[in-house]
Amino acid sequence: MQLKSLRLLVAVADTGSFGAAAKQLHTVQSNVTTHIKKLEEELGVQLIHRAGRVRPTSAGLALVEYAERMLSAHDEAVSLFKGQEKACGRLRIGAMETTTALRLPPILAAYHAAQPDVDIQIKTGPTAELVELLLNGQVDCVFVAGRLEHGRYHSLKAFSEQLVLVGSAPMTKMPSSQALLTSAFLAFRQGCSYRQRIELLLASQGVNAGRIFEFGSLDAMLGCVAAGMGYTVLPRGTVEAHQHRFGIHTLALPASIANIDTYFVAPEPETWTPALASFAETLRDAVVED
Amino acid sequence: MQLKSLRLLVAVADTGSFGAAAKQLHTVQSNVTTHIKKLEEELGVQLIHRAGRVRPTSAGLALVEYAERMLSAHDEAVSLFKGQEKACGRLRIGAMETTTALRLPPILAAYHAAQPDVDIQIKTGPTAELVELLLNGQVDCVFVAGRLEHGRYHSLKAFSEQLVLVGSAPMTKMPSSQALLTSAFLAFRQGCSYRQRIELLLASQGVNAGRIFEFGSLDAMLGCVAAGMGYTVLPRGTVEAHQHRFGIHTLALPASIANIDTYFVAPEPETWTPALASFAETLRDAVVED
DNA sequence: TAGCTACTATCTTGTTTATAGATAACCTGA
DNA sequence: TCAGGTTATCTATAAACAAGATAGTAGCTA
Repeated sequence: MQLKSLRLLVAVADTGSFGAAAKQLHTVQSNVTTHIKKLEEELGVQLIHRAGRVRPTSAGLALVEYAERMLSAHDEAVSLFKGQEKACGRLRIGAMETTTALRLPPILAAYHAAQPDVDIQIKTGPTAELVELLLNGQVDCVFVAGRLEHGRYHSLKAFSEQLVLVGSAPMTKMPSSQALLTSAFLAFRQGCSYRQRIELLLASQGVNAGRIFEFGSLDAMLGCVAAGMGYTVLPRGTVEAHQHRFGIHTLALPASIANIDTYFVAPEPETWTPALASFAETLRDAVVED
Repeated sequence: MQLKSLRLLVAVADTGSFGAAAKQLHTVQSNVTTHIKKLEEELGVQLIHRAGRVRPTSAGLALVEYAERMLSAHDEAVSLFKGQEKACGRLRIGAMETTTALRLPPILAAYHAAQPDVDIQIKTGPTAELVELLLNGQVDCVFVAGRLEHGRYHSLKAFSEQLVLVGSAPMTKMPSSQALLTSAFLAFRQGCSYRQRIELLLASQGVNAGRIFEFGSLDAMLGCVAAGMGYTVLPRGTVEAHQHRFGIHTLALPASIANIDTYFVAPEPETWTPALASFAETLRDAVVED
């Protein structure tokens, strides 16, 4: 059973004539006859009344209903890839908490305005988990800290972040080793790339692997920092966006520790759906503007 | 885009290998490559990651979802016709009020027991309307009074009815012409074949076209007869089934007027769905038993 | 009933497409 | 670097397809 034959069947049922169906689908009448006949042989049932008015038999009518389901699914699938200008379908994005909170909203807004027919799904997690999701094909693209060196993946520098030390009291210089040792450090759960920077920072101050508490959400973490529970390290922009809600203070860090780039990573562009290609374009535009 | 290609795509996504997909669908690996490649060219997108593990790209995954919808619709459609023993789908039956009330219930019960997966739809109406429905393909088969002479239709004598005169008082002989003239006759709406018999009966008594009231339902009609509103003509079996609920009485009519056959009429058997073929068989069995 | 019209079925031709097998190229892991 | 497994390419044969020409059929009208 071929989709072509089903489309002819539907056309015959619609137009009530083999010739009209042929014209509608840009072929000739003899081919319509052949296709319908083949369908009938395949199913062992007469599908079209020929004598008198040409119209579907009950069997034909039943098949037409299924044919319409199949053809509409087919057309929708084709429009996924060949839709002119308007992408549709689904876009699954993986991103870090901090990126989701600070950087993504304006980009998603612009994208949704451009492609209202795309369903957007966001999964948040630390870099290592996101890379795993991408490799398993559970998301279409990710925003992670650092370029993914694995070949056959496309990386684009999306955002440059500057990490700052965050604490509950105003700071003018780096806390002493003693202060760092007695305070806790708050970080995202295992796999977060910022957490490596915390450990780097501690090492640079001659303090090794202090107490590190793991958190799942940004708000909880900042709330605990504000309450004096300890320090954390976050992008400056993220902290500034939340500073009015929490009593927190920041201190710049040395460039070697502070500078960290967020990359947009996805498989090769040849594998992109129009929805993803359009998103990459929106992202590129947004990045250039900065 | 061919269903065959989509089935191969799904198999590749499932098995994670071109060779395994080929084996699963009884073909060779080179054909799988060709089909997938053709799909990719058609849509302008890479659907399968080949390097390393073979797995669908995001575009491939999206297409697989649509492919599964199309294939399940296809398989369901095929099972409509090729389902072994178990018919499925829908059966639309047209029948007269009296047939529906008296004759159909046991047959439908037997049929439903044999084919539980078939949705049964009943439309009731007078013979002329039912024939119209059948000719328009709005029902799959009908029970009507009289054989349909139109060629290319299959008629089977289903039930023999004996019409009786129904009134509110006991009758031992035909009411006088005078009595008939002053009483009303109650019948189904235009198109009912029993109504022709009423007119035939009146003519045989030298009374032409008396007052005839039209009714839409059997209950309403019998209720009005019981209330003394007038006479009607109905199959003996139908009246007997309702006699305990209404105070009504019957009188046999001459054979030329009384005997009327109900036929099962459907298009030619070659056009039947398995659901309809199975119903015809159930009906034949039930008729033979009588 | 004959003749006209509009329709579908069949046949034929050249072209395209599908299939299976053989072989080459490739990637991965040891 | 090699072995094992996997995909891509090529080829010959077979099958399927599309279009046109023609024959057959039903329904209508005079």
